Amino acid sequence: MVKAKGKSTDLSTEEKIKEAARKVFTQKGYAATRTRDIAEEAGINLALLNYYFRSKEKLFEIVIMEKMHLLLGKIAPALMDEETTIEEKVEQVATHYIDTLMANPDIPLFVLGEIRTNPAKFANLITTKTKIVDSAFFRQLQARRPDINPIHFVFNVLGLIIFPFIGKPLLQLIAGIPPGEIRTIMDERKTLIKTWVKAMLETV
Amino acid sequence: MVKAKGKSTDLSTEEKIKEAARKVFTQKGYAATRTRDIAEEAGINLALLNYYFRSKEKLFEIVIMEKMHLLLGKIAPALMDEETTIEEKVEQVATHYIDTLMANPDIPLFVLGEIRTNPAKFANLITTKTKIVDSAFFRQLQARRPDINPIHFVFNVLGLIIFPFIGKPLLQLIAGIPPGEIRTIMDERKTLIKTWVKAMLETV
DNA sequence: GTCTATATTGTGATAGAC
DNA sequence: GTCTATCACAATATAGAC
Repeated sequence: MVKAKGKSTDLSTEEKIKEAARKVFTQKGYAATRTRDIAEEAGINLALLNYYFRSKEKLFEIVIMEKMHLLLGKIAPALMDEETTIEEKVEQVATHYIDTLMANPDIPLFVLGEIRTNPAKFANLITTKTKIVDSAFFRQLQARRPDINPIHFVFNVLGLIIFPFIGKPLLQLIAGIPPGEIRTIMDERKTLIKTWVKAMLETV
Repeated sequence: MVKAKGKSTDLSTEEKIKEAARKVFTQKGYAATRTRDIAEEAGINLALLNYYFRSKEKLFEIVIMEKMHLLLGKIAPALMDEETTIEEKVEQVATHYIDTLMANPDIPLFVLGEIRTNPAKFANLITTKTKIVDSAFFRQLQARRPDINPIHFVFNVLGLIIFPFIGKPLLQLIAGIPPGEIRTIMDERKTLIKTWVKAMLETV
């Protein structure tokens, strides 16, 4: 059976609920979300949500795991690559994430917010993964700038990529940037970030 | 009457509740916070909270406004200053905010998260303020790099300063950085950020 | 001002008809 | 599988004694 994708209305009930849950959870967070909101957004009855997913908690776990993978899944492999240079890694990660985040702008605040609210829940999910500290990226940074802790550049690269999506609502509020302009800006950053990081690495 | 500051236990009941509210709200967000948690943290009875502040909502508004001012209050004046250079503004803002955020690391996720959950609530609070777009900082950026939208540099500077505090829990999870090292890193950034921004401005 | 007890509403989850 | 009606409990808020 072929599953429909996107906004078409002919989704299975289960998928309609999941899609609604993605929207409401990522926008409001776990605690502020009511199962009734999800049901309404999905255009179905509240009882069906429990019929398919048993509980709010179970449905949430499905959604947050999806989003965590979207936010983190591609980072590790890219940073582990021994063949690419620092600059290539940065450009690769930047373009990939900016595209992903333009399609899912709520993800960073959602994931980071839920980690803050309940860190213990996520502790075991990541400790098994390969540590960034052992990555090719880390060693390359250390070789290029032995005088600066590589963590700085990890923060810098991630900040340059992710922060605009986190700060966007605030900046729109205090700077009044039109949504159309935001889109252009995010696109421009895909190439600009690489240049900036290069400049930061070469500065004395 | 002199009001005690800090962790001393001889605070007025009202101040004890406010202090507890600051802690719990900023850590868990509005929706995930129960008034009982605040009462317990303050070491008082639940009824007293309503006696002093009438409702959870009212208490929350006091706390979020405080934190918003802490996060934003000093930015506008610094950016408006016609006398200082871009680099001076960056260093000034960076050192000020890194100090503030080291003392209140939960603020950015808290404030940005609450804005996301309920943007309408904050809309009127900021539109009256002077817009960043009209600031000296903005014009200086435009003059220095007419080829690049100044918004980019606003994102960059704020991201370099704020993102480490937002990404810290995640980075500790996936990179296992010890808390002590974090402190050193944040301190180093106070001077490094100025250098990096300068490099970004000068890159071709 | 501070407490205990309670009223009241909100919300996750289930029972049972169709 | 899907609905309506309802239960059970959690959480905010208040009443009233001290």
